[in-house]
Amino acid sequence: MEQTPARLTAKPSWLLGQLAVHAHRLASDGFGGVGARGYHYRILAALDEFGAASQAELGRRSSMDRSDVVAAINELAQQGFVERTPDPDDRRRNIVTLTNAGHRQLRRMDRALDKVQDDLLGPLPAEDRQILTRLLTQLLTHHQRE
Amino acid sequence: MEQTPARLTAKPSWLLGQLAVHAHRLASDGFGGVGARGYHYRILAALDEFGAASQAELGRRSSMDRSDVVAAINELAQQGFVERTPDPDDRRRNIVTLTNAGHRQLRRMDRALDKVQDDLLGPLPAEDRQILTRLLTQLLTHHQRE
DNA sequence: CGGATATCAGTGTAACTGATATTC
DNA sequence: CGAATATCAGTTTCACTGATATCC
Repeated sequence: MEQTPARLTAKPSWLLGQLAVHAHRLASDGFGGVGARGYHYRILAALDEFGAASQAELGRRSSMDRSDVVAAINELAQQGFVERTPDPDDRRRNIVTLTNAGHRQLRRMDRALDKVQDDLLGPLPAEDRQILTRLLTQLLTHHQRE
Repeated sequence: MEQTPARLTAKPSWLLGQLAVHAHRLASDGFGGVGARGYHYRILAALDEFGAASQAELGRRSSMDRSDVVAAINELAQQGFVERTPDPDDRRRNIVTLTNAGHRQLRRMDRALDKVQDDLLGPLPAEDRQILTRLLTQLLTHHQRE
């Protein structure tokens, strides 16, 4: 059962990378249709899922660098999708909140992303989709606890 | 069995992306140790697996853009890992060949990448690794045939 | 002519680094 | 003081686009 050690195309890290490229391309197309990109989605989704937070906390929730959070929130605030107000209890912090317009934008991006899931997992039967999602989740939680 | 539609962390495309980031970080560290990066590995691996080829053909084999192939081969040639000679039968083409030094470099990068596989798939039992590899391969071949 | 090849210049995104000022 | 926060400026890698010259 030992196969020849085929170079590129048999390595999970290669497969993951190439598939991520596909997913990213699909998502970029979808997000681009509503004038946004991945970082914007991550911020909006983290706000919706866990509530208003400081920028540092948002970075931790969405696995983003502090400096990229600043830039993304600049853009989102300019479009009126989030609001940045100083925290009265800790003047180092800004409290970032999701606006109604931001919530609508998130719903648009969610629809785009749902289409990505379908396109990406299209060839797999529902059972395999669950297995794949379970394995990926397992791996990710393991690597994030390090 | 229908779960609540958790936003970010339950979407396969998000999982894929985040895991790819981990894999990329691990690989970059390994490759950086031998003064190289992903594009260099792809070129060297494609040459080793399928033999000498034109730059356009190399791009198709390694899923790289024509212009990125040019840059990567410039760097590899300067380090003496590949040789670029004009094709006498078709003067549009350059034939790119792997040198002995290039083969040694590839072996170094392969060892680094094998370590990445172990780190990445560490928490999974062998059986699950095979399932994951199979599912990812299935998805990728489907999406590359489009 | 159309089509393929190699090259160059430039763009955009994601991820990251280092420095700085402010506040706890 | 150390630690956390927000911000700014810059880099690297990967993926991609458009233009150009050359050759089949």
